[in-house]
Amino acid sequence: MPRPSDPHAKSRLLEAAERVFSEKGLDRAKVEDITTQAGLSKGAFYLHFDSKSDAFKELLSEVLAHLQCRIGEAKDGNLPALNQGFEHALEVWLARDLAMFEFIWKNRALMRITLEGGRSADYQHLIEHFASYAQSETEALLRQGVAAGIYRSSLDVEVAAAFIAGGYDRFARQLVRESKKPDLKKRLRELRWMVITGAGTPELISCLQQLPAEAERGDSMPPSESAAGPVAASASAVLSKTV
Amino acid sequence: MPRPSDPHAKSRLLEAAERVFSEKGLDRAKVEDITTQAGLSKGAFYLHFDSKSDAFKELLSEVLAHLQCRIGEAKDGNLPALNQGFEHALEVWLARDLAMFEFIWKNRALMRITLEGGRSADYQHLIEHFASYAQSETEALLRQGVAAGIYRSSLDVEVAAAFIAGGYDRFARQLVRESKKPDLKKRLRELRWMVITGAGTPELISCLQQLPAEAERGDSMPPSESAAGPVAASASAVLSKTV
DNA sequence: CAAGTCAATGACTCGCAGGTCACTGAGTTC
DNA sequence: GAACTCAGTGACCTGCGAGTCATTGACTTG
Repeated sequence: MPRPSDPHAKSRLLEAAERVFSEKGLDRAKVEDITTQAGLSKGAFYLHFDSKSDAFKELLSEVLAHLQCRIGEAKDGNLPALNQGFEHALEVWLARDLAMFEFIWKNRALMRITLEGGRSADYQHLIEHFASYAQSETEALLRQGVAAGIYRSSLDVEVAAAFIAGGYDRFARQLVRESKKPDLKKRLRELRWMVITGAGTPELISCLQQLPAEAERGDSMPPSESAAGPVAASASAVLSKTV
Repeated sequence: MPRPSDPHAKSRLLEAAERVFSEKGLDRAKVEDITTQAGLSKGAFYLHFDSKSDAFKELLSEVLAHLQCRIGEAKDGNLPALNQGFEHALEVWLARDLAMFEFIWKNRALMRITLEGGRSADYQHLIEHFASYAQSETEALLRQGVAAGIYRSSLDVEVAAAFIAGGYDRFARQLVRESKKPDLKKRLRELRWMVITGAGTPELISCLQQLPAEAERGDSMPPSESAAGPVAASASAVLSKTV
């Protein structure tokens, strides 16, 4: 005897909420804007959410949980990847970055609100918490690299982590404001190259500079670099022994 | 015959506004909170400001103008400083960073709202605009350094600038949330060292590693670094000729 | 088809906070 | 000390928008 509810009602509301929140922020978004865009009434909204900020929380926590997961995976998957050779680890690194930033691009409206702390007072801590999580995971990654002899032992790991996390953070903040999709792979390869040249040992860097620039695969060199001969595997040889 | 106004009224209101805005953000701050804290009435507030957001704008634009000024100076003063030798330029660099971050620390409450875009929808563009300004100025600085032979010519200046601006940005965002003042000079020296090792030519780096770690002056080396002999002036010699 | 359920509606309530303005009285001038 | 000015006051007005709830009617079940 029950009347079945529209199974799409809640998701339509969430989609509309995403649009409205990303335009106006939590405080200035009106529940009626959301319901109008979703083609539903105010009452329907309160059938699915306790309050305006409840819907907001649902949106944010979804995204942040996903990202946090990815970053954790990156660290935990790093050592195993290193054991299969440095070249392999490089590719895994790029693939993970790519997956993460593809996700950010796909959810850029939401990510933008997230990065801007919901443009509201109550949610800044979420993004700050996430940022410091990212930074500490980066730190762990760097320590692994130092231990493996990939990064200079003179590196101030803490500062470098803040720096690198900051670089990725800046990229993300730019990305969510972009209107057409940039070449993520290219940008991320450049970022990775910055990290390597900034933190890598001289031997690592000179080895990598010998690698052929197979731009279309996932290699470390920025395409602008003029590559010398194909000394290829030497880099991973140099490094895999140190692990 | 006129009754003279309390000359401190407006500044008391601005101070109170700073406190209230930094706690609640623009949208959630109440005018009455501000006036209560300032020990004045609501009416007095509207004697000095057209609206709540008017007061907010006055606070933000003050800070941003100041910062923008400093960054501009940094770029414009760089070439002259380089002409007096690299060592000198290094000190000027640190001094400027220090002045900037001292300012940020002193105005951390306000800076925090600023960095968080006022926790309101209308002012995000201000901070984004500022960030991209900082990035482009960094890019210009890097180009000067590359031209002077200090930074590697293979450097992707645009990406590096985003990275470095991101690093400073991250530091600023952490600083404004700190409750007791960290050793700014130390942190900034570390940041500078990151930039140098990340972007500098190998010759530059090895030269600098020879410099004695006169930690108390303004030198480039992170204190942890164990310094070799006092080859001091060689670095600036190497570089001053290239300028 | 009658009875019953419950998703959905939207007019309504209500508290809140931005902004106003008639009034007060401190200080000034002559 | 009378007249005057204007910074400052705070009760009040007002619009807005979050959240409610009596009502509707689509759909199920027997």
